[in-house]
Amino acid sequence: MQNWEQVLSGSGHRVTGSRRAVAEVLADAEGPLSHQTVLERGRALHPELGLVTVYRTLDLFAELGLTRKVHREDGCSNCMPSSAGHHHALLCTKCGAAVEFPCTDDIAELVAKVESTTDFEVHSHLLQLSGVCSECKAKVGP
Amino acid sequence: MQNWEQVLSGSGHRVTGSRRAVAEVLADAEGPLSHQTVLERGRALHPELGLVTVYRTLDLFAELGLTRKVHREDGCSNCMPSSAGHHHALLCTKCGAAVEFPCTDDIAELVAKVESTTDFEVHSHLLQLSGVCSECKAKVGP
DNA sequence: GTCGCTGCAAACGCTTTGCATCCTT
DNA sequence: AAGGATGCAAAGCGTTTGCAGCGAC
Repeated sequence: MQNWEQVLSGSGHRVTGSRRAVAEVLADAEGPLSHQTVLERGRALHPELGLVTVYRTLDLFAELGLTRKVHREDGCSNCMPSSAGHHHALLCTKCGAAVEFPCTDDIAELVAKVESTTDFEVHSHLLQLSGVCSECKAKVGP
Repeated sequence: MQNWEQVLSGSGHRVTGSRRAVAEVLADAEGPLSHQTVLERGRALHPELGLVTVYRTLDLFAELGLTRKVHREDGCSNCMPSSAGHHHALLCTKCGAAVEFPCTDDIAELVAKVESTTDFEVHSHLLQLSGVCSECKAKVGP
């Protein structure tokens, strides 16, 4: 996410104030952000930012692999910055925090089993875990 | 899905023509269905069926565990009938077919690893596989 | 100077709500 | 008879599109 400017210009797109604002908001995000939240935070950095541009910029970033889309109960189209490699998201249901974890061999094993059982050829998988983070676990105590 | 009438009346709800139509459409579904598709097919069985009722009925069925919600690229709120036990969905990207497969120990292992790595307490997981089913694989060949 | 990018406003589509009526219980 | 269920119409939201002006290259 720190080399987004190179990714953008390298793929023939322009580096603008709006995109810089969105990129910074995402870089500082502690979890998945809705378009509306990106807009509100982005306006602190670039007051003339519009919601339409947030949609277009987030689409573009996702297309370039700079962000990852996250599904939540309350909506399908939240975004979080993505790091290299194949990762999955783990969300805290209490505070909304999200972390990534790398894809493990366990998934590969499961996919192999399912392929032999169903005769499908599996191309991709969507995995998300939900739970309570360490901080929220502590808060619940006596 | 065949005992939906008992589940409904057992939980204090009524068995009506609209709900029967929706239930039959779901029972015959070869894959995940959108609300609109449920409406169209349901009207063949119960012509006065309305879209609003489809929404309410699908919500109710999901609440009672009779159906499972499925996430797809083109939308978040499709439904398919659900069977007993913890299952996940496998979707064919060519023909839209969907099958279920049971949750395996591989997931439990992965969850254990992630919990020790992140210090989260994982409560639930969302897993969906996408690929090509055996029939569509055959079609592609020479 | 060119052409992509932006923001506003309007259009759009999906989902929910209000309400009078119907029908299961 | 009572109250949940239904369907229509309208409201409500989030998302996309059209267009004229602006700004990166």
